[in-house]
Parts: sequence; C-alpha cells; structure tokens
Amino acid sequence: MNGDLYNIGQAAKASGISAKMIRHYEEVGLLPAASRTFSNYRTYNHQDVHMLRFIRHSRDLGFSIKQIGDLLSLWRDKNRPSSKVKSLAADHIEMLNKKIEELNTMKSELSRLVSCCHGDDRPDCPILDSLSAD
Amino acid sequence: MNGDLYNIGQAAKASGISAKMIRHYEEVGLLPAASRTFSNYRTYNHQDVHMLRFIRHSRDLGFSIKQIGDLLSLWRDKNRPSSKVKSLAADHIEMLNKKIEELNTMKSELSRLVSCCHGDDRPDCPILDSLSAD
DNA sequence: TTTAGATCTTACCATCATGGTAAGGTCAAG
DNA sequence: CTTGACCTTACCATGATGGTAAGATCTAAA
Repeated sequence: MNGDLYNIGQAAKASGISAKMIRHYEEVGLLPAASRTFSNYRTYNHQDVHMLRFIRHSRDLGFSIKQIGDLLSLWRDKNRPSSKVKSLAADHIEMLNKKIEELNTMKSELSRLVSCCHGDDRPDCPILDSLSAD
Repeated sequence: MNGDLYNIGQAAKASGISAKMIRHYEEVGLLPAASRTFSNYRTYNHQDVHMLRFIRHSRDLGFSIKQIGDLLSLWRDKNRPSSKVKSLAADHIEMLNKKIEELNTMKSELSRLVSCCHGDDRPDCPILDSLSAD
C-alpha cells in the first residue's frame, strides 16, 4: 500500500470517524470532495486525516457541524485573530451551560418526586400525582 | 361551543402541546385515535386534555415518548405498584446524569482551553492547537 | 488463476421530537 | 355569501448517526 494514502476505511480507523460519517461530512460540504482512485475509491493523505482528527476532537467537545466548519476556516487561516476562535468557543460554552441547566432542572424536579415516592406495592405515587396535576 | 369538547387547537392551547404534536402522538400510538366530528375534525374532552397535560409534564421532565407510554399505562392502572413508577423515573434520572456528565466534561475541557486563549488579534490559539493535536 | 471474503461505491430508510408548508375542506362572524 | 381562521392530510426538513441492499473492486489464499 502507498505509505501516504488511505482509503476511507483506513482514514476512518486513523481518525476515529466512521466511513459513513466521512462520506456524510463530504456530502454536506464540511470536507472537500476527496480525490479518487481510478476505480472511484476515495483516497486521503496525512493532511486529510489530520483534518479528520480535528473534526473528531471538535465533535468530542460538542461543536456542531456548522461550528466545525467555522473552526476549520479559522484553522486554515494562518492570520486569524485568536479572538474569533475564543468567541466561537465561548458561545459554545454558553450553549452547553444552557443545556446543562435544562437537564439539571429536570433532574432536580424528578429527584424530588422520586424521593417522595414510597416505591412499594401500593399504587399511591407522588410522581404520577405530579405529572397529572393541573 | 360545547362546554365539554375541544377541537385540536383548543386542546393544544389547554394542554400546551402543539396541534402538530398532538397529531403526531396519535400517529405513533402514544394517544388513542381521537374521536371525530361529522366533518372529520378531531374532538377532545376534559379527560383527553388531562392526558395531554400529563404528557406535557412528562416531556418537560425529559421523558421520551416511549417512556411516557409506559407512564401512561401505569397512570391508567389503578393497581400499579408505585415501585414501577419509581424505577422508571430512577432510570430516567440515570440517563439525565449521564448526559449531564457528558456535557460537563465538554464544558470543563473547553473552558480550560478558552481560559488559555489570549483572544486578541494574534493568530496563536491554544484552542486550535488542541483540536489539531494528534 | 480463480475464488472467497473484505471493502468500496451509491442510494435509500430509520432514528427522535419538532417545525414548516401546501392544497383543500369547514366553520363562524359580518 | 364572503372572508378569515381553523381543520384535514401529505409531504419535507432539522442534526448526527446508523443501517441495509445491490453492485463494483480489491486482496489473499488455494
């Protein structure tokens, strides 16, 4: 095998992104169209795999595909002001905080109800009572 | 208007669930098929709206449609053991905790990166550095 | 060299909860 | 009777991912 080239399966293994998703990212324009072998197989080089890993790390931090597109642009722009990256990341932290708060609200309320419920064989249940309250 | 009957828009307002979603819940079997007027409009009575509110409260606590189906069964079963409700709710709390933890992990890591980034006009950026690290 | 099995290609469908739109029927008030 | 608000169904879209099927291609072993 050409030491420099990966097919999609190898790129997937090397990057931690499934082949399925690599194709998807290409389709939605997050990735440029991969070059192809004569027999129409996609090929990737080290740089491509590097970019895939960038995407993977970004996904792991919860960035959306749209946001990752912006991050990639900034990454490629060697003259970006770091302030742009920082504010993009800060926005995302805001969104994470909002979601965390929502989930915490749910959790608190539900925990309260659960702690009120006997959880035995009798039918009385403050959880159902609360859900059916007006 | 018949003091006892709601059309779908009125049921939506009274329950806080959109007409769209009421139809959807019916389609996926969470709700029994609504009765219809002669002209094929869905009609709902007080009990139906009560059930819709139950669903609404359950959604507000983050239960899935599948879980709400189970909750509704327990609600209707006047002989349910409250333990069943409690364990269903406890399972959901577990899932909420898992999600919260995931988001918190993202948030911590990203916050760390953000705090390391100058956020000025220079291109050096620990956030991008970390995302592109091997 | 042939062949079997792994892997590639595209093109679909599904998830989950929700929103939107379009085309057409119905109802209520003026 | 008209107008506007509402209803009906039947689609499509979101966002990120997984699945499957049918067919082409590659690779390693027999």
